[in-house]
Amino acid sequence: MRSASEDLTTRARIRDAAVLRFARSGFGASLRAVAADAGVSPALVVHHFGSKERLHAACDEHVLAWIREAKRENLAAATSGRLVEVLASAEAQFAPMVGYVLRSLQDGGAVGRAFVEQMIADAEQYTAEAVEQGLARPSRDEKARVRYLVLSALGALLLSLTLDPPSDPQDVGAAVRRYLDQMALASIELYTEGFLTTHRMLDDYLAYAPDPPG
Amino acid sequence: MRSASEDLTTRARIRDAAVLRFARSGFGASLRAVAADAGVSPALVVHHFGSKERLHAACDEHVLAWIREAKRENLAAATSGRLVEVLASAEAQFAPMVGYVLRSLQDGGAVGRAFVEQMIADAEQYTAEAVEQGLARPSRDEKARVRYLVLSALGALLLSLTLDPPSDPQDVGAAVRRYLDQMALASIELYTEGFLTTHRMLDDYLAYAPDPPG
DNA sequence: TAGCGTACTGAACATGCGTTCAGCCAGCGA
DNA sequence: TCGCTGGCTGAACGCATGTTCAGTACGCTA
Repeated sequence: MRSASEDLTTRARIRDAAVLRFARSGFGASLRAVAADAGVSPALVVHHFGSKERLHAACDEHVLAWIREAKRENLAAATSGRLVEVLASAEAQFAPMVGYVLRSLQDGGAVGRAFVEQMIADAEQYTAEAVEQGLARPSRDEKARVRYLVLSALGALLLSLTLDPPSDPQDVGAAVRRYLDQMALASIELYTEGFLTTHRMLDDYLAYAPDPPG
Repeated sequence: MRSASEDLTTRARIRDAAVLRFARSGFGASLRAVAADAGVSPALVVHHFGSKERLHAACDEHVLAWIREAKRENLAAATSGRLVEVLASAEAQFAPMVGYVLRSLQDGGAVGRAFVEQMIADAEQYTAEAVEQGLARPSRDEKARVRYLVLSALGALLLSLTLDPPSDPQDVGAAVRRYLDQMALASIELYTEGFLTTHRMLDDYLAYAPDPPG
């Protein structure tokens, strides 16, 4: 799984070109553009994949497989926040994958949905362990908290990159790392010290809506 | 400014129809769809606006003007988190506006960018006041924290709605309110109690990267 | 009433898209 | 050498899009 080298099936070369093109230009990119990137006629890509929709599905599947692989290799470091960091600092060849995932998050595609569900499932486990070890505070609704934390982290990253995209869509990795640098202090501060000084808002909410873990 | 009633300029009717259509279907919606919604020929919309791009710009301008108006009317309640709440709970006629803003955030349009910049600017003021009054903890880098908080709140909302869109794109308002209900406890908990139990990660970061407000 | 400008339309045009299809050409077994 | 299979292409089709244009209908001013 090391390199996207040149001695691949034509089908695989087209698929890789499509992942790259979709990552750079979004899923509105034309079949003709993908074909040109792969050095191939438009007719050939539908010969191999049947339709643009099925090409998209094949890319989704490929990227999901890659994610599963990458996560297995990085199980140790992959806490909720650090997984993104690992992805971002991966070799440059993996940047297209990160870009692809972000695009899929942006338009609600299958990869995006599966990606956050996986992240949430993992994060549930990590935070449960952290709570057991006394590193994290327990929550009144663990599942809701994990979901909130993951959606916040991912959503903030996605929104930041959307509003202020990297001039060269090539290195999403660099942009992600820059974002993490900017946000590190604020997020760590919030996670260790909180934001408010009093418990009043929390108490008010608990009095108003008594049964969280419904 | 009360109602989108029927006795408006045709130009205004087309503009309103376009805002609605763009909010529901995204900016990829066709001129013909907008024209049909407005009960008008496609040729007339370009007669009034010149091109689709200029129609988009006119919608942006209109929505931005509405935002400024709405904020002036709700200055008191408009803290970072509560502004979204105010927007969401506004009259049903305002839901298209909310949907439009979300669409613009989703594709990095001018309205989206302006919207978060306004929110950040306002939040800076509110949190400064809150810190002065002893309600919020001071931060080692106030501007970065505000930016992080706003991007997190907005990004989580946007991501949630993107991955799990309301079946009827009509009521974005209801979906936003549902989201806020789900996330309220977790966010208040995090804001008042934090997540970690020790200061170690924060101390480590401060030792590693000493000069935050650069 | 005549003239004129403005709102408005139907039909058409150019373009780019996804997709189809007849056929080319290299490789290979008989 | 023949014939055939499969990767591959160029040209075309049908369609939807944004945009143009000639022309119609209506309301105003003279």
